[in-house]
Amino acid sequence: MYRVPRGTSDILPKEQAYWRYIEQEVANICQLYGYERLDAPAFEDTQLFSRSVGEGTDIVEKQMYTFQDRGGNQITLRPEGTAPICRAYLEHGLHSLPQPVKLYYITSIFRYERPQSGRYRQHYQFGYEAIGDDDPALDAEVIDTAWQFFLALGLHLLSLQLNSIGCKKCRPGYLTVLKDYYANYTRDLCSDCKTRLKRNPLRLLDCKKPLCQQIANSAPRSIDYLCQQCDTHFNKLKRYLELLELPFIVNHCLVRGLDYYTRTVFEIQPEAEGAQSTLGGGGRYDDLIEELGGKPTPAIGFASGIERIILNLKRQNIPVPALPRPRVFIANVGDEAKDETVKLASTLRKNGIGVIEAIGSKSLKAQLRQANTLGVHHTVIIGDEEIKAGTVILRDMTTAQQKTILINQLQGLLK
RNA sequence: GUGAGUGUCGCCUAGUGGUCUAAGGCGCCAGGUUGUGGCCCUGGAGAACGAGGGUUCAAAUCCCUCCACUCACCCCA
Repeated sequence: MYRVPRGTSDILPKEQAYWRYIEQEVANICQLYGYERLDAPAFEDTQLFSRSVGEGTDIVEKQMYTFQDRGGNQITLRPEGTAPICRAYLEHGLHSLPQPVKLYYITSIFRYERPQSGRYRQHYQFGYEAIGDDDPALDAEVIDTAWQFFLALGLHLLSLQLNSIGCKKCRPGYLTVLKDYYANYTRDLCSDCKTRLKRNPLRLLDCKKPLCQQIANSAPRSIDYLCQQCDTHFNKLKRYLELLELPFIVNHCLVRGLDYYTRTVFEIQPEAEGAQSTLGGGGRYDDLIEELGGKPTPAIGFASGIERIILNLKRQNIPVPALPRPRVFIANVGDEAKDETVKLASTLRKNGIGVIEAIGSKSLKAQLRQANTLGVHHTVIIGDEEIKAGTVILRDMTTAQQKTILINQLQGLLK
């Protein structure tokens, strides 16, 4: 038997209410903050990602679905959402619009990794990007957007972690200090951290091992090594966040996994501890557009995993609205009644009334059983007697009351 | 890539060497009304017990290999 490929899943009808709910809240929050949707293709030139995400990152090094198409092009299934948006911004000259340009997406993401709870090879992300200004008020607004989005979904007990990792001017200096500090502890570090020290020192800060955490906690903090502009930017951002009454926590161990981040980075996590708990995160990427061939263009964005949102909605027992379904079932007995059913169902639907008609040749009992399982409000019953009289039986499924009515009265009674 | 756990009808589960060509619940189908649901009763369909090999007179039950799934690490949403 065929199965879904590892790390992918079918989203069955009973799950769809969650997806519709989230899509609706996404559209709503984006409208409130002035973001417009941009759908990029599922695959891009491999280089778009390897250049932007960073050659040394896990994503580029071992998680991308890359292949050569029949024309010999190197293609990669999108492993993240920001680079395609930036590509589109450049390709379509969106810099000629008033800045910042605000775009959002909700789309599938592909990463080859070992699946586990809240992590898949194909998953869905909602994200948005505000491109074209480095005003810290924009950072604050972007963070506020994310926060209000989760509140609107009904999630509670969230924490907002914030940090600034500086820019290309001040970060190298900080990294030197950080490495010098860690040089004294190489013996105490876990094996992962020993490799991090060489390859990606920033990541040393968020190791979960208790001993490494102790070391990280007293490590030099990036915010103490910011250049003048970055420092001012961060201070203004904090003030705006206070004005917005967002309960942010400055976490100097917060770093993000993609190379393009500069200055502001933030994450929103459920307070309950858990693996892969991060609901969403983002930050500034002031150099990315330029690296992709555009003019220097500061930008900031955020992305969130839909599956993780659903996981948390379920953990927090947050009800989502049920999807609308037909509320009328038509049952019939006999060939003439069957003909009438086919016509009647069509007529009702043309008038906007959702209908499920009895299909197959089941007993009336079986038809009603089906109507019951479907949870319809009314069942219309048609038999020989009703055909002769030009009537139908209208049965209220909650009260079990039924009455015979003229067929042309039906539509009025169902509305 | 590493580590741990699990693998019996669509779903959940019983069974830990012979009474298992596998039991129960949910769901599904049908009957109990000759044109009528939900409760109840009865019946039915549906699994050679992840795959292969081995031990044994005898294996769903023990051993080995593989596969899949789950969880965790790495990393990330």
